[in-house]
Amino acid sequence: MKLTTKSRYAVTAMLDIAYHDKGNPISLPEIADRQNISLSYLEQLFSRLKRSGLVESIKGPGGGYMLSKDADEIVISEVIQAVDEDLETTACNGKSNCHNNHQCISHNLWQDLGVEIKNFLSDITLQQVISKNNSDIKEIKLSEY
Amino acid sequence: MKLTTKSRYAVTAMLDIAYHDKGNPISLPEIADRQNISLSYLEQLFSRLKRSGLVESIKGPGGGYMLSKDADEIVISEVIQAVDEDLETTACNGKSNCHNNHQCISHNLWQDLGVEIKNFLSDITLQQVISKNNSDIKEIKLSEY
DNA sequence: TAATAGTTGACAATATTACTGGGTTAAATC
DNA sequence: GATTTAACCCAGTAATATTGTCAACTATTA
Repeated sequence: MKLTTKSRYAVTAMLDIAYHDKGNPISLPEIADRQNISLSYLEQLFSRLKRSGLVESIKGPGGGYMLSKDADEIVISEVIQAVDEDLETTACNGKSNCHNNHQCISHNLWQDLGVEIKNFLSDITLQQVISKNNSDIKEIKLSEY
Repeated sequence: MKLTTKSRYAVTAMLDIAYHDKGNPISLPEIADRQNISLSYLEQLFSRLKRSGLVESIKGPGGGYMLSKDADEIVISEVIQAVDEDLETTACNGKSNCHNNHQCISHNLWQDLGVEIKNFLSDITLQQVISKNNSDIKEIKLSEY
């Protein structure tokens, strides 16, 4: 799992929708204005979010995007994966250029770290972030990497 | 804390040195060969690692780089910060363009997530990764973000 | 001392990714 | 039907990551 500004923008935008959700769609210009993200960039991100089935769109005036699931059914990690298709596979997994195993030591770290981060982000829903109801976020132990 | 391939390369290279450390310096061409990282890129990364005091260099034949501290005194996070000076400050902290507080909801998530990841990486030393002696990596709870 | 192996630094070139802008189409309202 | 609003699509620019090249400079060794 790669953490970049792109992922942050996507999550921010999704949170914005969830936060302002009153049953009607939220337009990208609104989000762009509120979150200081360029409209064009948002369009690209939402193209992917839609392709991944996370949002639905309605055209025309009054249109915009809506979450396709409840905010408490969408976890942060799936938003990130939708816009950042790169699975961050470490270079050596089964590849021929990894001739000796000590190379894989660091790969393991990154791979397992990625798993931990993903686990972390897979346990947090949009709704939890918004309601700041963190008490029900289960503890994740990072020790067994 | 931003996680990118650049950080991974730096950590990988540092691990390579720690792993092959027999008291004598390790040359960058060696690392480049073993880890499939371009020599030029390694040179750039090590320029920063040296500036941060994480490695020392010896010129001439038989020269190369050595860790300036023991492998069990260098944590992953400081390696990453050395090459990735970007502190990933969320856009809103004290800025004027964050006019309403619901914007900060997502910012908080990212900020606190970054803290958690950094904590995680600050508790893992190069030596621990190499010896895979994970039992002494203390548990980190991610719940209180 | 000459040759060699290595670091160091500067700079350019390319590749990839982040981001922006300009059009087209669809739906709603007037 | 004209206008407006918004999604949608495609090309372009900017920024960053990565590789490449060249020229010092330094220590070693033969």
